[in-house]
Amino acid sequence: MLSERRLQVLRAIVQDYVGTEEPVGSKALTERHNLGVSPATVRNDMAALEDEGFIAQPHTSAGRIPTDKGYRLFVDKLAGVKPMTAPERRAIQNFLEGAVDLDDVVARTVRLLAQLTRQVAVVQYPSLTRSTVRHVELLSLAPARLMLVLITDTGRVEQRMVDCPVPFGEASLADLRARLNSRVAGRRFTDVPSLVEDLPDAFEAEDRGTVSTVLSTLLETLVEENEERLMIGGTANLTRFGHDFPLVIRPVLEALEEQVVLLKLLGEAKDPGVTVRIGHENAHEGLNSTSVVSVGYGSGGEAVAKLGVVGPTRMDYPGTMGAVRAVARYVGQILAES
Amino acid sequence: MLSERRLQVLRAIVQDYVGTEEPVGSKALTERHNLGVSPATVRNDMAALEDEGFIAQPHTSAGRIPTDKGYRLFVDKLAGVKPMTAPERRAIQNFLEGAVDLDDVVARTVRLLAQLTRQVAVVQYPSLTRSTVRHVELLSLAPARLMLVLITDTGRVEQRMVDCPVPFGEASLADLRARLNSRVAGRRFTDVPSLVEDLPDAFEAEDRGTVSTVLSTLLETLVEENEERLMIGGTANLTRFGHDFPLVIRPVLEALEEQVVLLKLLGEAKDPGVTVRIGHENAHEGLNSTSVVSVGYGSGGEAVAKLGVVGPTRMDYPGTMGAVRAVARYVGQILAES
DNA sequence: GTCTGGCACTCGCGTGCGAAGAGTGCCAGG
DNA sequence: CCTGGCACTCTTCGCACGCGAGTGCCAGAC
Repeated sequence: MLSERRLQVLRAIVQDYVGTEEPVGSKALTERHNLGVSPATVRNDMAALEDEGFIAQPHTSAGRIPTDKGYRLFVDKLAGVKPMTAPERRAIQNFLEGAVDLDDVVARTVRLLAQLTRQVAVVQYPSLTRSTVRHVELLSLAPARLMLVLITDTGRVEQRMVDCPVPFGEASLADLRARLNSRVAGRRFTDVPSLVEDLPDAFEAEDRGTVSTVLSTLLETLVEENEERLMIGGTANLTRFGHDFPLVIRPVLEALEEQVVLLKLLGEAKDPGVTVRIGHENAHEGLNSTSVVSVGYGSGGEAVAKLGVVGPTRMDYPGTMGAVRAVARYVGQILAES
Repeated sequence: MLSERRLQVLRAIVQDYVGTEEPVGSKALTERHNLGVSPATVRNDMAALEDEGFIAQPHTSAGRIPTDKGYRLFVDKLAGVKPMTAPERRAIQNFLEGAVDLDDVVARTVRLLAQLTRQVAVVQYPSLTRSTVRHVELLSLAPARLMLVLITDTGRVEQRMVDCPVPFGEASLADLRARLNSRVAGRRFTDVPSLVEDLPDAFEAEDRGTVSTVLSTLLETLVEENEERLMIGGTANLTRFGHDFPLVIRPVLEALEEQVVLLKLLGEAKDPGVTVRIGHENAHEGLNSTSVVSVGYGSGGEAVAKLGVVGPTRMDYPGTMGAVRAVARYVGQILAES
């Protein structure tokens, strides 16, 4: 087990490296942090930390930089979450309050997170499967063409085209609309499949085909792959990655364009609080030199979606975690109000 | 006026520089293109081209690279648009054909353009003001809360929340819905304001406030700033910008995040065909070292929106223009079918 | 007039070398 | 267990040098 002082040395190394972006040596450490011991002692501690794999040297006769494992220990044991100051909290609230609809909320959240953390922000739309149905609407666009519109309690709106096998009368449409809503309005999306199962039975034979088509389209929107949406922003902050960034930045940009990758990334974090995935802890190869800080947000006690940031492993973890947590909290509030 | 051969020299310089990314000298030119003259002659021509400002030397004793003005001449006079090959055209069609709704069409178009041109792709959603209304729907979400849904002939769907000054009855709602649709369905969005102007007069005094609110929300969605949407993709291609890219890439990423900037960029191009804006021709400073190739697309003869790519000034103009034009053509077809 | 070959000149780039500096590991003594 | 000292290792930086690409200009040929 590492002694208390060695942990302090690790903490100091992480803090200095994050600040300066340069390998940190024993002398600089004793000067900037009053550890009460000499550089030589620190050197011994550093050697021990290196043996354990918490820090590494880019090359002999250079200072040390933290490894992924070192950051992990730092995040788990050595650093708390830095709370936002009162003015910051007020700014967050002001910024989010002007939003006019869900798209606007998400867009503002992305901008806000990107600005606060100076990193790439990712915000997932409230998931359908974790929301309740507010309303289902059916519109007739053409004799054999309907539009299905889903509205959730979180303000999300999804639409799908439905091509009917046979023309569908206005009366049947009104009937279906009413029946659908009486069954699913206010219910959880996950319950919808079982709630509408027997709906075609209530209709005349000629309409059953269309009703089934509508229902299967409705169920399709709930399939994992279709139902998730997200927005990213602040990619310009990728330029702050470091000097070696030309090689690093490309796979990151590629990963960010793959929604599937990002969704998996956010989805993996099961922790109810702020989750941090550091470097190689990220399954996706392109993100091996980044850290992802994410957290769930929701209008009530329960999370309806995730948001987070992607940045270099060399990031200010306490500050980033604080910002992410605070933003999630306020977004939850805004959603609850609307 | 420049002689025919000098123009050929300029063309050769552009082609070589685009290919190699390195300043091109007189000797290399005569070797790779059979101009039928000696390097010395080419040198004289190059000196003349430099005097006219079409090419420049990064430093003495280096080869020449084209200036923005040189690219301009190349695009205008020396190069055509390279048509897509038959297999390429088939691939484009296949790729776009599977789309299920407008979002999907736009998303696929972005991916396609980015892949074909290996550059950053920008696709604008069909503009509301240049579309016609297919349907207007009003839903009651709460006693004093409505949702307004707009559907265009191009498949675009916009929704807005409306907070009513007083609760609005179901009968009035149906009435308003019917009247609205009978007036505007099938009409151009630009005509909507005058078509609905006197609509409140048809209602009881107590409902007039709500009707006006709904109408003003409807008109708001048509305001320039709100009505435009776009999607970008292929930002990973920014890494192909060149060696000096850390400095160049940041303002470009920033510009790409500003929808306003991009919309202005696309909006400026008035040409009915493919428009090319080279380097400093772009008003936005961050895009001074990029070229933008854009074109309008639409279901009929008329353009309903623009699409294009953003890349380094050192790009394959004929190929890019060909790809952009071809994609626009097929997107137009797809929209017309749906 | 226009093109060509020749020639001197300029400059950027890569290389090699040496000094400086930062940082380390180890050891003996407090 | 901590500390000061010391030798050692590497990287970085500055600098001089030579190479080579490329130019500009000129005199002569077609």
